Formats: sequence, structure tokens, C-alpha cells
Amino acid sequence: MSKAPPVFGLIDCNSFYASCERVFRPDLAKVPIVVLSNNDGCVIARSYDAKPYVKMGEPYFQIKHKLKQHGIVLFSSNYALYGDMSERVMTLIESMVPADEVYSIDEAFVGLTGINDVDGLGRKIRSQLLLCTGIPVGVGIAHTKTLAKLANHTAKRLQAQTGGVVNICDPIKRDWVLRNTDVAEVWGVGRRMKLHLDGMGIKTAMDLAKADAWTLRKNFSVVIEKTARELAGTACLELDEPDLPKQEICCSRMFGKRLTELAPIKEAVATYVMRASEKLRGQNSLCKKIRVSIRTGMFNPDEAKYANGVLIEMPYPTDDVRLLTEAAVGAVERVFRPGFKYSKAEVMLVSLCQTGEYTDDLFASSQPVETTRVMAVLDEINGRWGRGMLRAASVPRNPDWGMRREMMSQSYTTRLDQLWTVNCR
DNA sequence: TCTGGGGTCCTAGGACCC
DNA sequence: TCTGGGGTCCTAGGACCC
Repeated sequence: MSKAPPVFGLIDCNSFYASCERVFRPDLAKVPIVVLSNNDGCVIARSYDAKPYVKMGEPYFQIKHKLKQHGIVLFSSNYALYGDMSERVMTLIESMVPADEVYSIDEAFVGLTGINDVDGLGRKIRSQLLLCTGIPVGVGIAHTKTLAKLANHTAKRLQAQTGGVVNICDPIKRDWVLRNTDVAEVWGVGRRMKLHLDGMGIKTAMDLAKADAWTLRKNFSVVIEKTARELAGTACLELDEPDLPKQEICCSRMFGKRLTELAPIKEAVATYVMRASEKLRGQNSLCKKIRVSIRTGMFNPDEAKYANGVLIEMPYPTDDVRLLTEAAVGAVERVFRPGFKYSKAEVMLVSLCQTGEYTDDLFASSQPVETTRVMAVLDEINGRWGRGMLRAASVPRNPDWGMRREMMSQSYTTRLDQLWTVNCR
């Protein structure tokens, strides 16, 4: 007897950041909302009713007038809020399904193999999430992850007809969706691949499902081959194991203003190292190499462009913020060139290994110093009193190069001094 | 004046080895 | 005039994702 095919679900929050803001602003239930990226740079989320007016990624300064004209309410990114809301959503999902994989801040794949009434469970998840967190979601169900993505896409596109839950395990429904979806909408098909596929006459998801998988592999890569096979119903991708440590950790930010001097760039890099090393210790990893890079603005044609980075090898794998900061700040001097207007720095921790997975080199000239307890105390104090309470002297408290976010909502759920208040009449 | 941030996976090519 | 073949490991860069 052949084994029953697996069943996957994809749960995706609708306009997640905008929905988070709306939860705490019921007065905006019928008002279009847009959320901006860091530094209030460009559009990264739009409520359903704002989508007709604003495109994803549009620079804020170019569309100010348009936003005002349509009465669209703006928010700066509030990641403390979105991260906390995400945790609530994911915790609830986890409690309702046999297996799950948190795929991004607003999406989770779930394993539904062996469940009798998957549609019923999909609707239940949807109503529970709305009731308990206030966040609306779409649910897609299918025999592969790529098809579940597609089902979810359809659930959102045809919200009114589908009630936000679409199951395409049935081949007739699956084929209807495949025929009626542009290949560019398929998970794994980006701008480049879309152009290639266009040239081969592959226009719809159905065309890709029917394309010869070996030809795709030969011409492009195994990635698109898997995508095609998944569309045709053969599962090539599994649910990922929970809580796998990241293989690289990155902290990069645009500065709130252009920087021309070395000193503030060093401050920024020290700040980013602080954040990156918190993440590193959070997943019990050590880092062997650290990459530091800086660059000027890339868009303005009148601005001189420069970008450079260096990779530094640490004497031994470490999670000590002091060693990493010293190495990174020293590296800034090596890449800094006077005369440019810098807009961004990036700190990347690479060649990570897990604590305890690596063996000291007895003959190395520089031997590890035991700092686990110092770092644990540091993290505990900062965990209790807020990030940056205890920090390297090179990290300023309120730098003038810091992030611009002029329209940020309160951190309703993560700060006692910013709790939601309700006026009772 | 002003255009985000944080990841993953795959591949090609170089270095090195026998 | 003539200059192998096969393998591993590492890294940079491309493409894609949300």
C-alpha cells in the first residue's frame, strides 16, 4: 500500500505590520494604513484599503502628497510591537497543530498530515487567531509547501469567495489555481527567473508545473527544478526542524543622516556589534569571523559612491562582545576613506559554531579566556532593564546618527510605561 | 535632504592534495 | 615539443525570500 501524501498548511498574516497597528487603534479600522521601513525610508506594509494607492517599496519622500491626499495614516516601524505580536500568533498556532515551522515574522508552515477535517481546522485557526490576537490570517492547504503557498495566495486574492481558507489537495481545484496564477507569483520565482521562463514560453504556474524538470535543472539550478516538481504535486521540501541556529547573524542599518567622520561610524559599528552578539549568545553560538562593511548612498547620482568591507578572523571562536567590538571597530579604520558621505554600516558574524562543539587549540598563541558568566550577567541585566543598560563605552546612548522614526506608535505590549490606555465613559 | 533589514541556498571557481 | 586526472574544501557572488 502506498503511503498517503503529506499535507502542508501555510498560515500568513494579512498586512501584518498594518494589522498590528490596527489592533491597538480601533479608530483606524476603516482608515488606510501604511508602515514605513527604518529611517522612514520606504513603504513596507499596507493595509488592504491602502493597497490601491501605494506600491510596496515606494520611497516615502516621493509619495508624501499622495498619502495625504487619500487620508492614509502613517506609522514608522515598531519592531518591538510586531515581534511581540508575532510571538503570540506563533504560540497559538503551535498549540493547534501537530507540527509547525515559523517561516518568517508573519508566516508559519504547519504539518497537517493525517488530520481528518483540515478545512475545519484551517477555519478554526483563523477564527482563534482573530479572536485571541486580533490579527487576520489566510490559510492555504496542499500536498506540498509550494502549493500551500499558492493556495494561501489564492485565499488572500479571493478573500470574499473563500473565507480566507483554500485547500487545493483536490487535483481539480489545484489545476484551476495553477492555470489562473501568473508564474511570477510562484514561491521561488523572482525577477530574473521570470525573465528566463518568459523566454521559454512558461507564463502560468501550470506551464511551470508541466515543464520538464531535468531541462530546468540543466539550464538553471536544482532550486527551480524542485519548485516545478512541487507544483506538480511531488513534495521536495520538508518542514524545517524547529529552532535551528542561524548560520550567519547580521546587523546593518542606514544611519539617520549621512556621516563623514570616522568617530561616529565607529560608534555605529560598536552598536551593531552589540546587537549582533546578543543574537549570537541567544542561540548559544560562537563566532570565528566577523565582517564589517560601510558604504555611501547608492541612489543619488550626484553623490560619490564607495563601498568596502573586511573579514576579520578572531583568534578563537567567541561570543564576547568586548573582543568582537574591539576587532570590528579596528576594522572600520581599514575601510574608511575620508571624503565620502557614508549612509550605512553592516556587521556580519559568520563561521558560527555551537558552544561546546569546538575544541580549543592547545598550541595557539592566544588562548580563550572564560567569559561565559560575564556575558550571562550582561544579558540578564539588559533583559531585565532594557537593551543597552549595560554596554561598551563605545556605544552612545542617544546618538545623533540614530534611526529616524517620527511616526512610531507605542510599544503597547513590551513596555510598562507605554501600556495601552482605554478611556471609559 | 530623504530609497530597509535579515536571512537561506546554490554554484562556480580557486586552492590544494595525491 | 611537451604540461593529468580526480577529488575536497572554501569562498564570493547571485538569486531568492519576507
